[in-house]
Amino acid sequence: MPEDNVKKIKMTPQRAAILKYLEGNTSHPSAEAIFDAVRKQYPMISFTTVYNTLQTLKDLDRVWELNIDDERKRYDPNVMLHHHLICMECKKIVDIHMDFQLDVPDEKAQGYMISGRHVEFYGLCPKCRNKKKNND
Amino acid sequence: MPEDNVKKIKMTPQRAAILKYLEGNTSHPSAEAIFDAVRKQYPMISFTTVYNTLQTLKDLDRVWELNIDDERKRYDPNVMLHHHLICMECKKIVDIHMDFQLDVPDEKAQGYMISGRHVEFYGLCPKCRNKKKNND
DNA sequence: TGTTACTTTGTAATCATTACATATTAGCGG
DNA sequence: CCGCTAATATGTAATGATTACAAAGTAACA
Ligand SMILES: [Mn+2]
Ligand SMILES: [Mn+2]
Ligand SMILES: [Zn+2]
Ligand SMILES: [Zn+2]
Repeated sequence: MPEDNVKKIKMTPQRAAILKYLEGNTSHPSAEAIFDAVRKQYPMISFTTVYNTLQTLKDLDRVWELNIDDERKRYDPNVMLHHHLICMECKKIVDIHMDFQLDVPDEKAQGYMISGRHVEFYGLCPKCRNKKKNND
Repeated sequence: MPEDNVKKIKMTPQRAAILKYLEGNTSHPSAEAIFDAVRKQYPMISFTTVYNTLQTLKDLDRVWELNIDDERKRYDPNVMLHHHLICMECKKIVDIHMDFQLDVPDEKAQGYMISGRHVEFYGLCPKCRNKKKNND
């Protein structure tokens, strides 16, 4: 029997709606963005439920909480190792799927046990580049 | 005449105290940590002044605002390109001075103009590793 | 179908950060 | 040195994201 290593959570319409919205979503939404999107299908959902569910999913390693945006936390349903590129202007985040060699030799690790790595790139997205250009 | 490319700011005792505290500091302090430290020498300083000064220094590229800690912003007077390792338990941040090859080919950049890069490593610092061990 | 532990909800609290109005002062020009 | 003024510091209030909490509701199991 193929073992199902996805831990079970009690399924509710709210959670289903959040999971459906997140499934395959590469927009790195904030809690607010998730709330706004899910509310369209499920108008009675509360903000707290979004936060609660995100916490639960985080604990189960089903979402990744990103601190790359200085204004708010962003959530990524893709928990496979990958990297990000953020627009410094509009805060749009896109994925960078590349394998960088990021090994830190012991003498540079200062006694830390390293278990995760993440590369952040900063720049301007195409839209914001154009806006800048037109303002010259 | 060797040009002094450090832009002038009006020097105040408050700013001098903050700058002195930051000079060569590799602890990646939060605004609160800066406030607490500076207050020892300069008890009448206000929290707002710390924030104001950090904003000014940021604008002049004399400090780097780090979003690596999910609880609070952290500040780094070393604005040269380098990377960081954060303890997931106590949030202690140390520098990683290494040259990684982090070039993103155009077809992966999705039209973004990339101007910055930063590698974050996550792990456990020596102290927190020991604490974990003793709790087993 | 009944039970109950887990969820949801609304509201209040918290915490970091920013806004603002007022008082102070660094640094320039005379 | 002195006086002026734009820049800065301060205290307090506001904001905005996130978390805490208590009460009501319900998914999932027996
Ligand atoms: Mn991603
Ligand atoms: Mn550093
Ligand atoms: Zn943009
Ligand atoms: Zn630690």
